[in-house]
Amino acid sequence: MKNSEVADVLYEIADMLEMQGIQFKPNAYRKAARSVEESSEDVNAVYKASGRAALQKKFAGVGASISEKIGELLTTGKLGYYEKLKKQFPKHISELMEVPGLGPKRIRLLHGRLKISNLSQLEDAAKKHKISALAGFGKTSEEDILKGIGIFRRGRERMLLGYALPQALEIEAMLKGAADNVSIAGSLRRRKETIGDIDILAASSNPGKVMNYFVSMPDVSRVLAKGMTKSSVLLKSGLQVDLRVVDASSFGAALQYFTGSKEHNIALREIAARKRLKLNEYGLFRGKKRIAGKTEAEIYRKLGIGYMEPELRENRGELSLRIPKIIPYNSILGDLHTHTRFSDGADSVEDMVSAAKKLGYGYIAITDHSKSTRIAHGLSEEKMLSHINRIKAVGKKIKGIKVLAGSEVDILPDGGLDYPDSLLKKMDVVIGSVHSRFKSSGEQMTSRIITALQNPHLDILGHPTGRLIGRREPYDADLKKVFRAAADNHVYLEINSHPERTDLNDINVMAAKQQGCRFVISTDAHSTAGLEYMQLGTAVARRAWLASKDVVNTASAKQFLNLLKK
DNA sequence: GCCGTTTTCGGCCCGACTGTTTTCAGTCG
Repeated sequence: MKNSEVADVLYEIADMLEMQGIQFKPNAYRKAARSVEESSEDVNAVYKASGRAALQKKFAGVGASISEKIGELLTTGKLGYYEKLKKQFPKHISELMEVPGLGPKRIRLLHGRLKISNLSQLEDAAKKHKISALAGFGKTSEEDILKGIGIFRRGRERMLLGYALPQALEIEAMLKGAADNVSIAGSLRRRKETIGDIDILAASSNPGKVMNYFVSMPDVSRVLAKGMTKSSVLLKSGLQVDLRVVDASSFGAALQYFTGSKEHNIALREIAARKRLKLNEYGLFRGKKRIAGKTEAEIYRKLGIGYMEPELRENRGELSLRIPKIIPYNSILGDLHTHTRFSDGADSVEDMVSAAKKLGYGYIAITDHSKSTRIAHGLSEEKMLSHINRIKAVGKKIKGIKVLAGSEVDILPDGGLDYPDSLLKKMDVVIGSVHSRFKSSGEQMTSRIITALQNPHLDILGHPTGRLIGRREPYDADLKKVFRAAADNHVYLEINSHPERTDLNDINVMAAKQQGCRFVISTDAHSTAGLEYMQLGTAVARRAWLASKDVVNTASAKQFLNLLKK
């Protein structure tokens, strides 16, 4: 059983306990679920190796009772407590929790009084005005429920960071003309891989002016709400933007609060409480006296914590562990994974090299597809050979940037690479990637990748899990073994910056680092515009607590070439 | 159900908003 599957059971138990009106236990289960879900330790492996005590040690929030339940789940594949609980509820009742405005208490009431146990029954009851007749509900609640069902059915789709971020930066820049201080907040500021909506915070002594400006921006298609402290608009792109305006004296506290994550904030308030202080969105207080609020930095400082980069604020230990200085943006000196129109890219070698030079890079590797990736017009051995010469010629022509010839070579089903050693030897950089038979068994995929990692010419493992966010699951492979093999064979793991990939993700990177791996951040650019995705991969590295030294393409061209296999 | 530089028992984040309350419960972030 995977961590995510164990976590899902715990989350569901939490929901059911909550619907029974039980206090505190739901949060205990949720905390344990999140800890298992987000851990880089494989829950099954931990249990098999060292049993229940190890579960309690490795997973925060897992104690005597939950560790026993996880043990039962892992050994038998079932959990008696969970099955018994499920019998007390109709099958689809948990979908009601997804309707905005409905929580456990009201669901319990609806089920108890009207026998409502799924969405369509809820919709039916609302339309027949049975709900407004219930004590505690009214006409407005009934209408809200119908609206909520609509929202649920449309699916609150999350947008990829790579697509939301440019829009948010643009709005931030525009608002800077109207307010005293402006910042992106929320999950976007933490650079989560997907974003629900854009949160922006502004400081101004004239909120009315800021709000008027905000709702009349050119990209706004609809104004959802407009007030003096909070307004929401829908952009033409479909994204929702929430703007909050506060006084400059509490800008830092509000920014801290609205950046989250929620879990980080809870942990931070617990720290404050231990110091007999109180933290809220208006400031840090000792009694009634505000002792910080203007900047985030002073809040963290007064709590005895160093400034916390937004990417770290996930309550994954950042408040208790020592964290290295994380890799700054713009510290990558060379892009190592790029395509040209000779395979499936859009631009010429010259265009890609010139664009990379313009971005300030000291080196770029051109890495078109190998022969087996037919769909991407992979190059035959002969064509690759002449492509290498073409790349080298461009390198001689364009000064001021080192041009490396390479290829993104398919890892074949048997683990072999798609070009013979004699050709691989001629390349500066060899990336190995899986592009076929994604549905192989875990054993097959694991041994396939490990065989490739043992190839003496392989420098980089490209997009190691193969996932496409929201579209394709990662292939089934034992990542712990893969990471170990990568470290043993001195193969760098790619953090692919393409907005639909960001592969490895932050949690995998953390796990790989523990295995001793080092990384490259590259863009997988298929056009000159694609070269600009580097920030997205860097964000993943920052969320994974990587320092510059963990990422080999922070090195200069000369140093980097020494780090490659000859 | 978990957890401890206040605690092995008694806590468990904090405030805003909203509808339907006649003083607050439920939900949300």
